[in-house]
Amino acid sequence: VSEIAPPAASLSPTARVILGMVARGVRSGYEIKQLVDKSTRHFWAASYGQIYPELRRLETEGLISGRSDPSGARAKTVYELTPEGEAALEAWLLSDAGLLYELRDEAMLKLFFSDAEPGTALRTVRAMRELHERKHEQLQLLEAGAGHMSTGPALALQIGLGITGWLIDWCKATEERLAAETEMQGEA
Amino acid sequence: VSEIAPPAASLSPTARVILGMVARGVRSGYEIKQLVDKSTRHFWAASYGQIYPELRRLETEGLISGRSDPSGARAKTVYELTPEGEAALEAWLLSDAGLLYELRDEAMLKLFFSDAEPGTALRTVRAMRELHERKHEQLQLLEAGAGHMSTGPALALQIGLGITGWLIDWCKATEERLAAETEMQGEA
DNA sequence: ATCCTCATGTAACCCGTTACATGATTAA
DNA sequence: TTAATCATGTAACGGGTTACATGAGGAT
Repeated sequence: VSEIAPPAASLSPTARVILGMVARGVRSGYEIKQLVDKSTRHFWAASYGQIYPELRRLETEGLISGRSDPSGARAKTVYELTPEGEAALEAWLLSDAGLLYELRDEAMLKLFFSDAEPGTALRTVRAMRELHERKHEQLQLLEAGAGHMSTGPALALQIGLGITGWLIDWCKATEERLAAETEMQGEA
Repeated sequence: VSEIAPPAASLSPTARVILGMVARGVRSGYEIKQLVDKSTRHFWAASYGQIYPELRRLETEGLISGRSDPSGARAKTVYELTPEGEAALEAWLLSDAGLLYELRDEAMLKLFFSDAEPGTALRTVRAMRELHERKHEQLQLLEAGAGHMSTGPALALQIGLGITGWLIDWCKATEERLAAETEMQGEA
């Protein structure tokens, strides 16, 4: 690589996953996508439409370097961190800049407006429980599937299990309460 | 209004908040933004750049109707739901289509990769706790500030308090564990 | 006078998903 | 031979934020 792009300012959102994954030895775009879908999807997603262009950008900026590693006639490019890439990853991990946190939860929004339409609250809480039960099961599979797990992924998984677990419990309790209230009104 | 736009398919994400808010009697773009920031921000945000254009679109589609209501020379447009708008809101509330759920949590991502850099896990968990403690406090203020609260908003608030509360507890426990482990390694 | 809040709006970006296109390899 | 998986990529679109512009009204 002879052309190196500007200062690189700070890492774009997707660059953060990619650098981290490459550092862990996940080497191709395809593999990164697999791993993301399996392990970080529930709190940090990424699509091919982001991954491949970003790999290019990171190489242009000199943070990763790729080389061709075909299987027969099937092309594959594998990447590794350059020293600059390692430094950038380290800088991000050590920085105490505000941590991005974004949630968009349609179930909660429906719940918020549920007064407008009788029955909506109860139905929404049920749907919400089912959604998080599915999520919870997937995380449990992940936990069971992976034999030993390094600390980082284990911590992230714990949080996922904890949150979904809490939500499921809350939904159950709330369903009972709402169902009871509905009956009361039926009697009155 | 004489021109009504196409079928309207289904409501855009931002349209969902707007219809809900207008139904609750929140009437101008400015007011909607205020209310969103105060009450739904932590699970569903909206910016002026979305709100004003969307109000136009919804009026074009015949779901809301606005009229001018200036204070002196200061312009203001207030909206209310049309019958079609009420129907659209109701349809959304009653629909059991998959509920969108999106989370992007940089703290969890850092945690996931924290093995690469010693000390990162502990520092990240601390930062995470502080973030959710702030969030928790804001929600408590909201709870205290609002006298009576209708069911919907109360339920959403409970979830917010519950989740942040759970996360804070988890962070505290994990901080202790990680700190203990760090000391152990210092001794070994 | 000055500053904050009320009030509306837009243009330039950023980020991201979806859907598609392409083709090799492997398993049924 | 057919389908699934491996592997890379892009174009079109959707949705959203930020920053800016504008100006009236009320409070200090």
